[in-house]
Formats: sequence, C-alpha cells, structure tokens
Amino acid sequence: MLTIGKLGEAAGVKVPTIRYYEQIGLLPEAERSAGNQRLYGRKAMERLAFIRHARDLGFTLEAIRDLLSLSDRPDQSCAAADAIARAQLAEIESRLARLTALKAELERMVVQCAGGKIADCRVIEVLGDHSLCATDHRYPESEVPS
Amino acid sequence: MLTIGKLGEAAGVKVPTIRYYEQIGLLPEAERSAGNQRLYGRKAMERLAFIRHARDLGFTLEAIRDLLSLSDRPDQSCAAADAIARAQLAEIESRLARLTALKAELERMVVQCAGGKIADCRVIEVLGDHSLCATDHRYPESEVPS
DNA sequence: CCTAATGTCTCTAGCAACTATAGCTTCAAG
DNA sequence: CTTGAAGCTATAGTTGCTAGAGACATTAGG
Repeated sequence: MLTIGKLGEAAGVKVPTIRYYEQIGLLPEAERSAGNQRLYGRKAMERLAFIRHARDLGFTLEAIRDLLSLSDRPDQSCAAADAIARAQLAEIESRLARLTALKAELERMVVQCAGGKIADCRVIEVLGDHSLCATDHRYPESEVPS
Repeated sequence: MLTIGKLGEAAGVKVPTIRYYEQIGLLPEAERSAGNQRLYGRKAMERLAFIRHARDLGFTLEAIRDLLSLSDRPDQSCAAADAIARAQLAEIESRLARLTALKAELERMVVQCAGGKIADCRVIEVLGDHSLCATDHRYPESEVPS
C-alpha cells in the first residue's frame, strides 16, 4: 500500500490533485491508516493512471467520469465510449484548425514587425484593426460607431 | 455614443464581459448617461476590438494589458510588442505540436474500437494502460505498486 | 528514546476568464 | 402610461487545479 505522496510520485500527479479527485468523486474514498492517512493499492493506482492519461489527451473531468463509469460495466456495448472519444477527437481537430490559422496570422504579424517604433508596429496595428486580418470578423462596417 | 448592449453586439463581446474588462482595468471607466448607464464612443470601441482580437489570437489578458500600455506610447520601440507576439507564437506552436500528437493517438483509439463490448474496447484499454500509447509516460514499471 | 524533519491531515482561499443569478432602475415603444 | 427589454450592482458559480495555515503522523538520525 502506498501513501498519497508515493502514489502521486508514481503516477505523476500532485498530491493535492489526488485529494481533489477524491473530493469530486473521481476516485473512491481511500482506505486510511491507523493515523488517518490515505492508503492506496493497485486498483486506485490504475484508476489514477487512467484519469491522468485521459487528462493528458484533453478529456474533461466530466468525460472521464463517464468513461470510468463505462469501464465499470465491461459487459455493455462500447458505443458510448467510442462516442466520447470521437467527440474528443472532433474537439481536438477543431482546436487544431483554429490554432493553425492563429499561427499563420501571428507569423505574419511578427515577420512584418520591422523593429521600429510602436506607431509603425504591425503587431499593434493588426491587433487593433480587424480588417487587416484574415480571420472571421463579426461586425459589419456599418455598425462601427462614430 | 453606444450603450453597452450595442457595443457588445458590434464588437462581438458579451455585455458582462465588457463590464468585467472595465472592472479589471482593461477598459477605462465608461462615461455615464443621466440614468447611470454606460456610454461608449469610438475609442472605447477600438480598444475593445483590440482586446477581442488579441483574445481570439490566444493572448492572455495580462499580455493584452502589456500590449495596450505599449500602444499608448507610440514613440517607443516596438521590440516589446514584438517579443510578446513571438512568445505567443511559440506558445501556440507548442500547443499545436501537442495537439497533433494527441489527435494521432485518439485516432488510433477510435479506429481500433471494433464496436464490441466495453471489456474489449480499445478506448478504455488504451486510456488505462500507459504502455499501450506512444506518448511520454512518467513512471518506470518498477514503481507500480502491488 | 528523543528530537527534528518531513509528510499528511483538513479547511479555506486563490488563479484565469469569464458566466449566471437576483433584485433593482431606466429607457423606448405602443 | 404602461409594459417589456435592457441596464445597474453585487455576489456566487464555473473548470481544474494550486497554495496557504495550523495541527497531527511518521521516519531517520543521534
């Protein structure tokens, strides 16, 4: 049995985070030693590793909660797990597309900064004027106030 | 002069967000009408557009605060603005790389889910076992508890 | 065996960047 | 003149932790 510190070290999760996961019900309440310290066995370790891995993949704690409750019922269809993973994949693909566009715009900004004065700085200028950039702008010219 | 609702609509920023920006000092305190309602002119609109655009590009409010104070001193060198933008670019590049790796792993997981039972589900399995994935795993086998 | 240094305990508050709610007042349209 | 939308303030909630305070537990060294 491991104390919370050892578990955290082993799983690459900080101690307060483990206590937090217990608090919100992602981890079951741990056994306690005579001196009231939490003790963890292999099952807790595996559950924590599952959580950490899913977090690394960008799943929200809510999604992880769902996945964990699915994995507790191994005889059910895995369609739900598949759906959660697919949703996560779609989410990541959309973030990826967005970030790629942002990167392009930032690169343009940075390249165009000639190292002069603020008044001529493309970074400031581009940020201040939607029409200078390629990304969606949400208000028509007509609505710009006087 | 625009009321807060019109300004928000025009700039694509929600009303409580505008009040929040004022509260934390990103926007100056707005003029008020006789009935104590906020009124905004073109300068406020431009400042808000600047903030929204920078937020869209992923800059933190802190970075935006810095950029705004730079843009208030147009005679200074733009090296600082350039540095902020470059840092943001580096940050985005790193997130991009990470997301690309995650996407690959999620795709593998999803493809391998044969549509059977949870017990055989690759999604659950891969999440539960670090050794089945390609990403960094932070604890050596020797530290896995009994 | 005692002490000092860690480690753990609970509880509370804080972080970013908003979002939502409650209970008002003010404004614009009919 | 009334009604409904939009505004006001103030407070609390969100997600996923992280940091502190002050008290108890455990362990390593002398």
